[in-house]
Amino acid sequence: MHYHASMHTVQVKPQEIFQALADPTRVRIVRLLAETDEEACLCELVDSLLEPQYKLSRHVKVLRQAGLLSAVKEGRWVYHRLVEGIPYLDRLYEALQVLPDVDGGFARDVERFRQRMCLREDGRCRIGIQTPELAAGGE
Amino acid sequence: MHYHASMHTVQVKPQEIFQALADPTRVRIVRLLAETDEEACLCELVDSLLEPQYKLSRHVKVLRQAGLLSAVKEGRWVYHRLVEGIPYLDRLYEALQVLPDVDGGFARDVERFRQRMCLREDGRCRIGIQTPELAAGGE
DNA sequence: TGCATAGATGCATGATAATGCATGTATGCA
DNA sequence: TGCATACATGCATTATCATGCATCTATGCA
Repeated sequence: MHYHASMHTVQVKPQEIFQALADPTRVRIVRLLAETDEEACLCELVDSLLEPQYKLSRHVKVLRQAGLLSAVKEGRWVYHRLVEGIPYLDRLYEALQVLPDVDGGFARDVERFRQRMCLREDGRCRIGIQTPELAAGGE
Repeated sequence: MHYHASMHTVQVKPQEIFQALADPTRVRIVRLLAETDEEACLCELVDSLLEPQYKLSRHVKVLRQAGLLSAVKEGRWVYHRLVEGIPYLDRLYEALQVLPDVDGGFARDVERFRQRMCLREDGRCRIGIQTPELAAGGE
């Protein structure tokens, strides 16, 4: 498994970008990172989106393969951030940023994310999933 | 069946926009209309994209339901165009316009479309599908 | 009034993809 | 060196969706 952002220079079919955004959970991930312009490890995403660890792990992988996310491993943690500087991707992020939040669900994602980021030490995540029933193996 | 663009004011979940673009054929349709800033009837799309009539009819319907296209019936013809003026949609079109054309397939779509538009009379389509094997019922 | 034509759609089928469960891998720490 | 933990993934199941065929509707014209 590669985690180097530089390996994303491989040609990705533009079509795959839209297929990657076809899933609601994946849109939530990208939207969250586009809104906050932050990088996040998986456990932070789990506590923010309130989805099981294995589920987000898979979705993050799809986004990575579609060229939307880059991942950097740092000890036991893997930090994910948006790939920026590619014209059509940057336009996509802009579109996501002006997307209406019909039911306020996205606002809640962002709020939980900000709370979760407060638990960092020296700007790094030092804890795991804080919502036990979402960790691997269930409760 | 409604064909009035004004009926698209119904709330469309943002998620549906990306689901609508998850299909390659639908991306070709939207991209073509974004590139040329034209409206097109179904038979013009058939001759441009070289896909069966029933297939494009269905895909156009999905795009309409997702709020990306509006349709106006004019006699036997139905003209489709992009819904514009909605911030996140306009950003999406911009993203589509800077999308790389990896295999030149999109350039061929555009070329066929331009050729086909030359067959209009007084700016209106007066002929049907010019590629017989793509019409309903096959050949 | 009947025919030709632009476009829409019901149905069956095959392909793709999301999910849950369980388990595997890798890293840090005692 | 062994254990706890952050993350990844194989497998089976289910759900979603695209396609092709045939047919249906609606409109204009002779």
